Amino acid sequence: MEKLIDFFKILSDETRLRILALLSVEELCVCEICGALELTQPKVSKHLSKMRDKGFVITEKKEQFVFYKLNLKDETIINILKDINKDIDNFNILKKDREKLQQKEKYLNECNLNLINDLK
Amino acid sequence: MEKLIDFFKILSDETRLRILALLSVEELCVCEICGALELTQPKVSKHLSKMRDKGFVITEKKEQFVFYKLNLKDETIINILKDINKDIDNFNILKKDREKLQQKEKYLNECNLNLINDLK
DNA sequence: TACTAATATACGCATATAGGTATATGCATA
DNA sequence: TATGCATATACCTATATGCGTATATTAGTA
Repeated sequence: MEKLIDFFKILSDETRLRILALLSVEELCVCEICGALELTQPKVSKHLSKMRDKGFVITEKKEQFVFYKLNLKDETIINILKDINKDIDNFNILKKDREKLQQKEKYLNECNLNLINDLK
Repeated sequence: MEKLIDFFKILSDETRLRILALLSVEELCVCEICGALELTQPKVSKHLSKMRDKGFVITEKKEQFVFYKLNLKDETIINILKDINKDIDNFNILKKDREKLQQKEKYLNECNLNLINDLK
């Protein structure tokens, strides 16, 4: 049950919940996530690290980018994430994040702290 | 989405998860929960208070007892709790708690700190 | 070798959280 | 009025968590 509780801890932070909702769509690199969520790189990176430490995401380096993708095995956990995604229309932030994700090419190669600061 | 995140915070503590799993079966008073979980009364009471503050449970006084019952309205939240209960066989602690609940009459009228200490 | 880009980490701070023990509260009843 | 029961709360301590800022790391390239 420890794994399940760890998952709830992960979900109980808005930033991580938003990240997991995005990764439910497709695997993404750090700068794409920063761009879509309009959050600073260290913030996103730290949350991703935490999720990787707990085993809920895994990474794969492609060219100069580190791609993160979901790594969920437990059936209960998979179903919980499905529940959230199923009702995504009820969660405006998640819905907007997903829309912004459509411009992800824009964020790629533009991931630097100055850009993020400009966005604020 | 704040409500959903609050729910995950509630679920990310083992004691509260156990309590919610029991309340999924039926409404219960504090001493029945203490007895089934073998936890001290202040500990259980504090977690119940927190869940009531957040609106996930409501109380009803019957005779000398305060009964707690679930108060879930959000569809996503209801489904998440269903997911957990559906796979309860995978979570030994929750399963055992539920079995102990069958002796709940035993705990009623015996709820005092001495009993709980004996159980330890 | 210097530079840049992408990502990770360290540090300091403020706040939140859980637990134990003791005590308070409210109510029923002897 | 005094007592007992069920429950709630206060106080203290230890630990965890999130954030911002600065810096480290790693790899590619001029």
